[in-house]
Amino acid sequence: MGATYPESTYAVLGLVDKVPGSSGYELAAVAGRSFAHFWPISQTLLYRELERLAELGWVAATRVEQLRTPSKWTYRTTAAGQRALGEWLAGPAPAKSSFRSGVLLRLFFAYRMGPDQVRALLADYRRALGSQRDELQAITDKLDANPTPEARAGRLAALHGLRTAEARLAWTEEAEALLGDDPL
Amino acid sequence: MGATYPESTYAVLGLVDKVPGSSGYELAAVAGRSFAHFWPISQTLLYRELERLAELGWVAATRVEQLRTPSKWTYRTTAAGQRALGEWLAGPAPAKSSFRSGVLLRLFFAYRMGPDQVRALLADYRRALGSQRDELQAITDKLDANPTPEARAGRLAALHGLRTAEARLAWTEEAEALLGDDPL
DNA sequence: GCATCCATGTAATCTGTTACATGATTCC
DNA sequence: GGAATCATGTAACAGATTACATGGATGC
Repeated sequence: MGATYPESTYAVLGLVDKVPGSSGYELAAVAGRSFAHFWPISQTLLYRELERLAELGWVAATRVEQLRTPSKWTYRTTAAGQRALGEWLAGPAPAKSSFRSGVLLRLFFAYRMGPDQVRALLADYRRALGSQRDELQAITDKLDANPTPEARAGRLAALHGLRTAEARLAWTEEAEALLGDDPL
Repeated sequence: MGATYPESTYAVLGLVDKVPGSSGYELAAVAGRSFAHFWPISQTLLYRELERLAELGWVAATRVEQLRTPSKWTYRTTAAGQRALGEWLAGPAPAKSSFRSGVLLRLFFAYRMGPDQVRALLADYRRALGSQRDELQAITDKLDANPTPEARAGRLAALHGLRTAEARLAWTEEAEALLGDDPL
């Protein structure tokens, strides 16, 4: 059996496959705009995974000299890399999705806060959710125009985030209604 | 200014405050049923945080001998601990909630899967969401009966998860409708 | 002159996990 | 006899992050 790698390895592999011929720097930008919403990775990690993928022979690196910007490495998936990606996709998805929210954690202990504090917490959360929704709405709209399979897959994922944000925004109103002006 | 500790430290501190006089083992069980939904921690980590809290003087540990079960340590928050908890709650919540989903990550690369594979992925996800919803519904219902501030705070947090799960379930149907029988 | 973009990395550290060890007791 | 519950931990390490370093080019 081959060794098993973290999911982030495949995240980067898939990204190289989706946006071939990009540099690490460009991939980091794309990752930040796309799957960061459900699989955030830091720039450092992305570079480390690219190194690993190159060592595995799953991606091929090509040096590109540029005139007015620094030279860069660009990457494409190899045949072996595409095979590895396919096997990973065919394998079982770890149903475990992890979610950690500082807001909810504090809300769980809200009986130790004043009513005004709780409302401030909810208001901040609503603001954050609002801009998240707007961002995802923009992404969905943009991908709407693009009929490629790649774009349609991305759009589905964005829609998931959009629906989640919408539901949570509705929840903030529900929560405020339940709270009224009283302490918990 | 004092050192700063991970959020999990305060999660455990708050839990001791909410369920005073409990053992580590009992706290782990409560954590698993309650805030694990938005702040999962392993048993090992919980024990480590209890140790830290005791060293900080934020909780007091008392040994309790038992007849038919092993002796245990029980914990309660000290005055200093309650102060620390209050300060943490008054401080800003890191709007950053982290979400990582293996399902979404795969879906993002779904253009490399067959239509049947995508549908299987969605079906698995829906099943997981369904039992998550049922679990959260049960928690909400149970806390409904309890009029204490502690229970009301917990119920709000559970409701957040419930609404999220419901929205995502609806999304799976939306996604299936969008897919139809065609590949992406 | 200063910030920002491009581009790649190193070093140090943290947070958290899994797997395992121990041992009495109770339930089937 | 075997599994589950109560109860607390150790050891090993994986996965990821933050902060920092470097340096040319471009835009204001």
